[in-house]
Amino acid sequence: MANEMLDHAVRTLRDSGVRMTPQRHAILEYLTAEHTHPTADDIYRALEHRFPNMSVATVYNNLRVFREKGIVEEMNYGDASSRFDFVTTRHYHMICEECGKIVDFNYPVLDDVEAVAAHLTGFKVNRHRLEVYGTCPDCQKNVQ
Amino acid sequence: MANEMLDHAVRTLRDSGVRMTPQRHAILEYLTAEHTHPTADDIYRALEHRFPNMSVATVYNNLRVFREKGIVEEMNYGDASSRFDFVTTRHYHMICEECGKIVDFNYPVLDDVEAVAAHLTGFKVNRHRLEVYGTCPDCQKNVQ
DNA sequence: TAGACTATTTATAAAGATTACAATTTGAGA
DNA sequence: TCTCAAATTGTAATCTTTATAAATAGTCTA
Repeated sequence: MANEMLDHAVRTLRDSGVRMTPQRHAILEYLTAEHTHPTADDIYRALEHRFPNMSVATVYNNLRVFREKGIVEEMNYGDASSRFDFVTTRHYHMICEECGKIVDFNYPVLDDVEAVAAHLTGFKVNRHRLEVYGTCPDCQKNVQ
Repeated sequence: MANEMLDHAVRTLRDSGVRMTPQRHAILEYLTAEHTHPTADDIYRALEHRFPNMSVATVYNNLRVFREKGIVEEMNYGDASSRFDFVTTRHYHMICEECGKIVDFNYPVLDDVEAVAAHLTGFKVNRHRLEVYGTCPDCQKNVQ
C-alpha cells in the first residue's frame, strides 16, 4: 500500500522530468509511511541521521516540487509551520485547537460549493479547502 | 451599518472586561469600514498617521484579543501574512491564487459536515473553515 | 563507460512575520 | 482624585521560509 503510493509518486515525478535523488526519495518514503501531517522540520529531523549533511533547504525545495506536482498538500495551521500531507484519496481535516493534532475524515466532495462560488464571484475555480476545528478526545479528557 | 457593527463590537468587548483605548477603537473602526481583509501591517500603516507612536505589537495584541472574542477571523493564506476579517454574517472566502485577492461569498452553512466530522473522529467540534481557490476575473484577463 | 549538461544539494545569509519582555502609560472603578 | 491592573511602547529575539552561489550528482548521449 505505502509502496504503491511511493512508486506512483516516483513515476509521476520522473515522467515530468524531476530527477530522483536519495534525499528526495527518503522524503517521499517518510511522507508515505507516516500519516502524521509532518512539518518541514519534522521531516528534516527524521532524516538527518540518514543524511547528516542534508540541508533544511533541501526539504523545503522538495516539498515545493511535490506540491507543484500535486503529490503533497500544504496546510497552514495558524501561525505555526506548514504541515504536509501526502495526497491519496480525497479527504478533509479535523484539527484539534488544543494540541494541533490533525485527523483525516471522509466526506463527499463539495462540488456544489465550487460551482456556486464560481457563479457568484466570476472566479475560475481550481480547488477548495475545508477544515473543521475542535477538541480531540484526548484533550477533552484532560480538560475535565 | 458600519456603526452598528462597531458599536456591537465595542459592547461585546466591554462586557467581557476589555478596556477601550483609542488605538483599539481605531483598529475596530478600520476593520468595520474596510472590507479588504487587511494584514496586521496594512492596519498599522493605515493608522500610523493618526497614532505616530503606535507600535506594531499593539496591532498584533489587539487582533489577538479580537480573535479570542470572536470579533475577527484570522486567515492564513500560504506563507504570507495573516489576514483579518471582521465577522459579520456567516460567509466563505474565494481566494485568487495569482494576486491574493479575497472575495466573500455566501453559501448555506455546512452544518452537516461538522456533524459527520464529529461522529467520525470523536472530536468536539467548534467551527470550520472553507476556502475556494481559483483565478479572479482580472487575472484571467491578464493571462490571455 | 565517459563526458557533458543541468538539476539538485549544500551552507549560509537574509527576509519577513510574529512574539516576548520590561518599562511606561492609561482606562475605569472606588 | 486615587489606585491598580490592563494596555501600550520600543526593541530584541524567535521562528519559518527563501535567496544565493558554489559544489555535487543524475541522466542522457555518444
